[in-house]
Formats: sequence, structure tokens, C-alpha cells
Amino acid sequence: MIPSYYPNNTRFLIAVDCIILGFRNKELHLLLTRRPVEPMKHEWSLMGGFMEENESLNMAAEKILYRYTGQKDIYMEQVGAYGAVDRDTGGRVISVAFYALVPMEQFDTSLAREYDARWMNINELPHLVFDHNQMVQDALTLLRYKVSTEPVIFNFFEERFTLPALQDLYEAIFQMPMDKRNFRKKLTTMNLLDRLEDKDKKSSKRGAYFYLFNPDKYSEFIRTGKRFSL
Amino acid sequence: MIPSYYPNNTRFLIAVDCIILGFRNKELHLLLTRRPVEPMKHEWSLMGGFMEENESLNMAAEKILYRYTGQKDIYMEQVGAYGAVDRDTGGRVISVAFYALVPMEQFDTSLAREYDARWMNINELPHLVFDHNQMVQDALTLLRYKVSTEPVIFNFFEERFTLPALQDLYEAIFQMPMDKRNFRKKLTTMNLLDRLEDKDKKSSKRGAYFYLFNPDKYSEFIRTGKRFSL
DNA sequence: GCAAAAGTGTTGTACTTACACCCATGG
DNA sequence: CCATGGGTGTAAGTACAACACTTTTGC
Repeated sequence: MIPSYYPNNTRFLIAVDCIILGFRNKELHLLLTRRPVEPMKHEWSLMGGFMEENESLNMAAEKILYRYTGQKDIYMEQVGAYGAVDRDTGGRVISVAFYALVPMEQFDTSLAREYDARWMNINELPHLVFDHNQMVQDALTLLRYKVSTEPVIFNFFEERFTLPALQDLYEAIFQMPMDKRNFRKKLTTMNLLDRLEDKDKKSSKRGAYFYLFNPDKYSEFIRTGKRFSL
Repeated sequence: MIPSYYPNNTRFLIAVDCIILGFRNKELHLLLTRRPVEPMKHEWSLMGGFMEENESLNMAAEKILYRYTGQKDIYMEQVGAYGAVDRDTGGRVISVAFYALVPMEQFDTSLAREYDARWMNINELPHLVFDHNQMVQDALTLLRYKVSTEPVIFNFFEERFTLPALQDLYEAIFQMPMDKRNFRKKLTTMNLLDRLEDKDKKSSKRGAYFYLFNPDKYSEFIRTGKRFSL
């Protein structure tokens, strides 16, 4: 126990819950698990865990992300703290939610199986325990804001992506169709992407060019006072 | 103690810190206090306190706001949770920050004096304890977003306000000048304000009309698919 | 009567939206 | 050869930015 100047105040359990998002099949997906402990055991739940003594909130979230995905350096952002008195029927727990963007191209499903986890289409979510559905809603609202003001959408891909896939992802995030030419215009006028030589032939006969997001171009873009906008 | 299914996990102290903002003299102000306890006793600090057993995060924040301002029903929004391991040198404390908008027209300074509190110009802030300066920055970023997408700016006023004052406030929040005619155009085209008969003669000889924000008009505005934008 | 702040419209520019056809290729 | 998805430009409309003068009144 760390020495404390504050010995006489109530202490609380703190949980960290992760909204792990991925993109596959033109749809957003959320990694869910069957809750492993009582109460609400076996109900659908976000990936979560209790915070431990010598870790920060971010470290706790990263630990959970690594446990369920096997990946490190995942893009992640805090959604907020949830502190209603009776939010967790198992006891008084304050929970801090994070959302995370995970490339699903070659997702290792062995960990997911081990933890009774499953990717669910964001539009077909089951009822989740406690206030987890609310956390998901809040995360999506925040994600939409972030995606439209910062280049975070590229974190849904391992590295390369095609413009048709990027547009499908954008439409999945905002749940609205988007004009193809206007979408491409926005991206090409910002000039932050590098087109590669080869094409993705999986989703069409003609094939779509692969692109990379170029962080150097983005730094320069920002340095000259411009702002990303999608 | 609430019965708990989670008996074996570490518990933490949770603090709530409030970024209490007000508008006076064409400038944003922040209510600060001299920290009353060790460590860092007498240093400048946000208004805060420890969360107690049977209250939610929001209730804890409202309690702090009431203690230092004497007001209830203050507009308030969560900024986020701060959980670095060594953020508080007095012990392991996770803090949840809220910002609040307080009308300063007839602010009761007796409570502030009692608690060694003082309104400071947001542009002349001293160094604050721990990560409180960071919390203020994060709160301002969030406030700017909220002000430009929802009609929260009116919470800085008791009730009535003049357009010149509203514009001064807007400029103080965004720290940039704004064209007078364009600003008024935006407001008048949304048609959410009611002009009153009388004028504020304090800040000019001619006097500026008072206005009220009309929540009924706003409901209708939203119902018809429009979105507030400043 | 003058200083000081309040109030008021128009025009050019930039951005956003809508829209249709040709291309490349695997089967 | 044809079905499927990939790629491309232009024109109209809308929103935003820039700009200067008149009005009111306390002193």
C-alpha cells in the first residue's frame, strides 16, 4: 500500500471496460464476451477487468486489450467514467470505459475462443450487462467525432487499405451512404495518402489500389495550420 | 458496506474535481482555491473532494458545486477520469473531472471567501497542483466543442443576456475575434432567441437589447431535424 | 456635439452536394 | 462477352467571410 495522506476516506473498486471495435464485411463489429463471473454470469458483456494497484487507467485498459486480442499498441481512447450507485448489481464499482480500434484482417481468434468471446455486428447487438449498452453508444458518438476531425479511421486497418473499403468503413461508422466521388475528392485534396503499385483483387475483378496513410505528410499538413476533416 | 461479489480486489480513493467557469468583464474566469490539506497545502487547486459511499459521480460533483457556489442545478459535464499512478503525490487517487458553467452576475462571494477561493482570469492561471492544469485544458477543449454544437453557452447567464455580451463570451471561449454581423446573423437565422423590451444600459449609452433563449423553440428546432451550430 | 457602443445588408469566395459514364478483368 | 465493382469531372447551390456606415444617448 502506498503511504497516503488520505486515510479516512471510502475506497472503491474501479473497473475498466473496453469497447473493442473492428471492421469486417462492410460492417462495424464489437468484441463481446460471456461474462465469466457472478452476478450476470454468462450474459453478454464488454471486455473488462478490475484496476490493480500499480497501474494507471490506460495501463489497465491496455492489459485488457492485450489479453483479448493478443495485440499491443492498439489505438485507444477514454470514453468516460460511469459511477451510478447501482450500476453494477454485484457491488459498488466505478467503471471507466475505453474504446479501441483493432485491425481485423488477420485477427487471432484463438484468444477469443479461449475467453468465450465473439465479434458481433454493431447493428445486431444483444442486451449487455449493467450500463454497457450505454457505454457502447457513448463510444460510437465519440468515435464519430474523432473520425471526422482526426485521422484515426486508419487504425481499423493493419496498414494498407483500398478507397472502397475505407468508404464502406466510413459508411458503417456513420450509418449513412456517402457519394463515392465526393468521398474520394475529400481524401485526395488533403493529400495524406500514398497510392501503392498493387491492387486488392479480392473484392472485384478489376481490383482496387492499395493506399497508405502517410504520417509525415500529416505532420506537415498540421504544421501548416490545416485540419483533418472527413 | 454494500455486499459485494468482488471481495478480493484493490480499492481506490476517488476524487471529483470541478472546473468551475464563469464569465465576467469580457473574460472567462475559473474558480480556484488554496488547497486546504496536505500535501501541497495552500497551493492553487481546483475545487474537489473525495467521493463518498452512497453517491454517484454526478452527485459528488453537484455536492462540490453547491458547497463552493451555493447554487443548485448548475450545468455540468464530465470531462474524464485521470488515473496516472503518481498523479497525486499524497497517495493513489483516481480523479474524475467535471466542468461547470456558473452565472457570475450576482455571485455570492461569501462562500468563496470562506473557502479561500478566488475567480481567476483563464488567461492568467497560476500553476495548479497535480494534473489540474491538464484537466482545465481538456475541459476547455470539450467546452469549445459543446458550445459550437449545443446551446450550452446560455448557461453562463442567469437568464437574460445581450448580444454584445454573448459575443464577448464566445470570443473569450474561443480566444479569437468574431465578426459582429456574422455572429448575429447565425443567431437570428436559427431563431431560438426572444428579444425583450428593455435594454442593458450598463455597458453603453445607447443600451443593448436583452434576449432570452427559448427552450420551446429549440425543441421544435431539433424536432425538425436541425442542429444548433455556433 | 461628440465619444462610445449598438445595430444593420450585400457581395465574392469556398465548400458541399448532386449526378452518369467508361474501365478493367475473371469467369 | 458480360457482369461486377473501380475509377473519374463538372455544375449548381449553399454556407461562410469580408466589409462600412448610421443610430442612440450620456456626458
